[in-house]
Amino acid sequence: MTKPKYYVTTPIYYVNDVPHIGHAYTTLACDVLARFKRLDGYDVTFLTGTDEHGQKVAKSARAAGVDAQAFTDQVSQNFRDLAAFMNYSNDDFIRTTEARHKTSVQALWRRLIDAGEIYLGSYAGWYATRDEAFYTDSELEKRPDGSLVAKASGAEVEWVEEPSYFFRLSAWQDRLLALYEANPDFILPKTRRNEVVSFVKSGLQDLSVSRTTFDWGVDVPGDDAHVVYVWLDALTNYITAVGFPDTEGDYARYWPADVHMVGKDILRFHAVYWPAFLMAAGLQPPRRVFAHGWWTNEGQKISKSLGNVIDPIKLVETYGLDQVRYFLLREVPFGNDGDFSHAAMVHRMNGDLANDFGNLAQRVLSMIHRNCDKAVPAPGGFSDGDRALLKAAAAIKDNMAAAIDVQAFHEALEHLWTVVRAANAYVDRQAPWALRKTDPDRMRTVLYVLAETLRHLAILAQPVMPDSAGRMLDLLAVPAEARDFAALTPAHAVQPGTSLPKPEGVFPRHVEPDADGA
RNA sequence: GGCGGAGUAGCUCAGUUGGUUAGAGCAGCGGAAUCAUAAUCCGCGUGUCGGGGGUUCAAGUCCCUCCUCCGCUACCA
Repeated sequence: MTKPKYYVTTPIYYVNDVPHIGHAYTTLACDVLARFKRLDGYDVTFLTGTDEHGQKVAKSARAAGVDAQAFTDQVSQNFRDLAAFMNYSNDDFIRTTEARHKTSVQALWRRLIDAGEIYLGSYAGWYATRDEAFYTDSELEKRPDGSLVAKASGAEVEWVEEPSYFFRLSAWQDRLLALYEANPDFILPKTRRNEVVSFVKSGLQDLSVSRTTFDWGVDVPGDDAHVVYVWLDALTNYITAVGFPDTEGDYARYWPADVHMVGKDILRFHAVYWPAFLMAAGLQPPRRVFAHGWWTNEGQKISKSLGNVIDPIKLVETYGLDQVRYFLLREVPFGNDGDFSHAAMVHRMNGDLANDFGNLAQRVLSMIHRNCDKAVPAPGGFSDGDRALLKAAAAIKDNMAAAIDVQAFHEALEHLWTVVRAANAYVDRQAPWALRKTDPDRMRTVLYVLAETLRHLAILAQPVMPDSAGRMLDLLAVPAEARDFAALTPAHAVQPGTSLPKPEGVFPRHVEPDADGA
């Protein structure tokens, strides 16, 4: 039996940016999808990478006094380092400056040319030489002296016309709407889908897909004066990574992608341009584009000028990796904007992780260690209460999977915690510490039920908190080969007599440093 | 302006195709327990479901209207 496939991507990050919480967040979501699907028996490809072409990059390289390739080699590494630091399990890391990608972009271009979807015309617009950028009417304002300037930069603009290749986007309006219609979940969340539909319904203009004002990019085949428009270049990475232009092999297996995860700022490129490019080239559009929200910092909008950019590395150093991973996906309904605050972070870390989940494991494993010869106890007959808890534990996976399939991470975690709470309540109701004296057999049964429940919880917590869940599985002496979702059956239940290591806390509490600084 | 979304307990949010006394988590109050990372468990909500009107045997859930907030309204990426 061949495994079903699952292909998930992050956007490729523009190397001109310094990695921040937004990058970490997008990739984290993909990592959890990838880990969940792998554990669930899927053949997963998880892709991330960097977008390295364009005017801004060329400019930054010049400013740094190095050539563009050397510059991108350097800054691309920052994103690779972040991925490793955050324990992301990406299978590939693509760079748009790689040969495989240039080949792919040019092949896609030729397909579009051959299909008559690209034509040579001229692009006219208000151009600011100082900013090296075109502006739309709405981005301009008139100065008292009569000059026209860009609102954002104040740079004076002039009307410029340059030759440009155009993609016949206007011809794709109906087919895009048909795509959205036929695939209601193509764009999630729903409110974003509405925005895109409304945008497309309002009419599409042909899209300029080449530039002559700079040369740091992929050359247009047969016309060196042009480089390929950065977005056409960047989006193509998703098929490059699965082998395009070879449409056999990995491409045939993995394409179309199951999810393109994006920030809401780049939804249009992914939900309008990209499927249009693909369909025009005779290729299949992706299955889903999910646009997630933004984070604020202590209620404040994040901006470079405010200096409140959140550095994911600092977060991890302060609170711990899995704690940060958990917080980002639990605190906010995925798709919504969210606020990062120290108080909320500590609240989740101490309340959910240390108190609820961590302490559950600790109290159970300590009792086993002390009262059951440091080994999984042998159960007697199960009571209704025992069966109810085991049944609840066995039901988590399907509930989580349903949530994961629509990228509802907060819900998936809520399903896990429903059972964490039920297990804590069960401990109190059964009071194994009292049974120790009155009915040791019953105590052993209760502790067995709890150990088995913990096994389910830990296995299912792995996608979000791989290290911590792994440590919990170590404490339960669950063998490495029995940690995927296929092991969530009675046949793989904890085995009585299995000796267990000395328990130690998996989720530490955050303790505020002394206010006096003492 | 146009299009779309949201307004439900102090906070963050769930509330299927309209149908028993509107729910969860957190916070708060009271109690229990003491195995555990002073963690846990139990109990406690008279919420005008944004305002008003309407349809219906029945509306948070449909229709109209008003108010407030938010998003989108294209080519820096």
